[in-house]
Amino acid sequence: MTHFNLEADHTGRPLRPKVAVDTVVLAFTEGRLQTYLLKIGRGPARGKWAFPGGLVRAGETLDDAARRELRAAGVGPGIHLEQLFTFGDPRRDPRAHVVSVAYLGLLADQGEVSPPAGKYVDGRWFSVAALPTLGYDHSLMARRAVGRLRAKLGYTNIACNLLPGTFTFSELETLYAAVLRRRLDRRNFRRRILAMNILRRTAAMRRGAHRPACLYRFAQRTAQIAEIL
Amino acid sequence: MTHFNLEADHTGRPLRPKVAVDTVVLAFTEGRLQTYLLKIGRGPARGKWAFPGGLVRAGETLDDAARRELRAAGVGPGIHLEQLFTFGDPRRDPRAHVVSVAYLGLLADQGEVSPPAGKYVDGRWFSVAALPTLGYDHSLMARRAVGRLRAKLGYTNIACNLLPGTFTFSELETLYAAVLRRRLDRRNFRRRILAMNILRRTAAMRRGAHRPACLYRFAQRTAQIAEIL
DNA sequence: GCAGCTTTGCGTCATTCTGACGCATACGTT
DNA sequence: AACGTATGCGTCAGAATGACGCAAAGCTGC
Repeated sequence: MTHFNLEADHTGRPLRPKVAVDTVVLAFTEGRLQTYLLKIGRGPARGKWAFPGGLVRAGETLDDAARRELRAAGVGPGIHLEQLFTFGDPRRDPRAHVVSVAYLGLLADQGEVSPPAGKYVDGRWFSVAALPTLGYDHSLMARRAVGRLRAKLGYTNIACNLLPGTFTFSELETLYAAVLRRRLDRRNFRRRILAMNILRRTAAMRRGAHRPACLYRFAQRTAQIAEIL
Repeated sequence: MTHFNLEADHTGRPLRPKVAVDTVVLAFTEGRLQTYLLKIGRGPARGKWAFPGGLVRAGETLDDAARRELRAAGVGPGIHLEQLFTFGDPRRDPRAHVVSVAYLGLLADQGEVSPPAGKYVDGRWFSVAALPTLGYDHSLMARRAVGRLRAKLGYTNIACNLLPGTFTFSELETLYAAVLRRRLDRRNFRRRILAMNILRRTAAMRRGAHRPACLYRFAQRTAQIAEIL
């Protein structure tokens, strides 16, 4: 077993593990799945990028802690949060044993993010296809977040958290294709999604360079499992 | 917001949340899904039943902590563990703010469990269909554990962790029917499972009161996703 | 030994789902 | 007015699914 530093209390006894939360914030813009990262200003991972997060306070819910840290990082309150996985390797942070509860955060509107306050040097969006070097074990978190999103696209209405109130079928298809990393047949995709019965057609149309497209909205914005089981 | 007690350090400042693990141990015996519970001997939940678990130590992995607590509860090392969900409501334990990482534990052989040591008064198997009153938020854990198992039966080889090395199709079907809580057509079930290609037929047969049945084993005992996606 | 019962394991058939693709429509553009 | 492109509907063959028939193989009772 490798040696690693652990904080100790005043009697020299190692401290119990601490609890933190970290949120993988995802949004869909410019046809790509993107994630919001903060540049770490201090500590051993200084200069690397990391997801917004921090220690959980006494008496605080995990969800509340995640939202508090997101607010501090400039991420708006409209984000959809869902627990992802808990990372507990004592060596994941060389300074101390920190157990981190990772969250998946989905943002419908990238505009909800403002420059970060206090402890962060810089905040930027990156395409998940080309992430910079991440601090701690955050690349594991990123992988798991995208995997979870990919899996849930197939049988839930989770995509509603990445799209504005109304959208065209093309936009929805672009989102699915980007996350699933494969081309989709326009006609079959439409049929499959309609069969899930999670969309409602609105009267409005989107006008652009070509034939206008019907605008749709999700029947429910709350979590919903499509059809069977 | 309700008031609740929190431990404090010698300066009166509330302590950071502690980290614990709890494992929902499931096994399939006598045609029913059963879970192993321990009677709580002390504290506010005294007399109620709870899943084996306890605080994570400094420098210890979450998985290691879960296995250590299981060993203390008399559960054998052959158990399959997988992380389930992390419960962080500060009021889930009235004594202190304890964040608990819940695990799903699957046992192929109920015989691997021996009477618990030390801090536990009693240990017993219960049918998940008729659980006693559980302490803390452990009924939430139980529900989530069964839900996870149910979902993963459909697209993974997770059932291998609840069955002995070889088994008949009837035994497998009984397991599926019990967990999914619905009757299955014998012939269609066989076809569907065979299509998943997660089983291998052995030369041996099981002889009983009627026509002998072919014995099967899982192609892999490690986690495996069946076919597509 | 043999009829009868139960479990096992294979096969059929109609329906539904899926993947691949044709094509008319409705815009803006030239 | 002709053209190009995105949109939205439909078709068709093959795969997957649900319902169910039935013979084979053993044990049990007579």
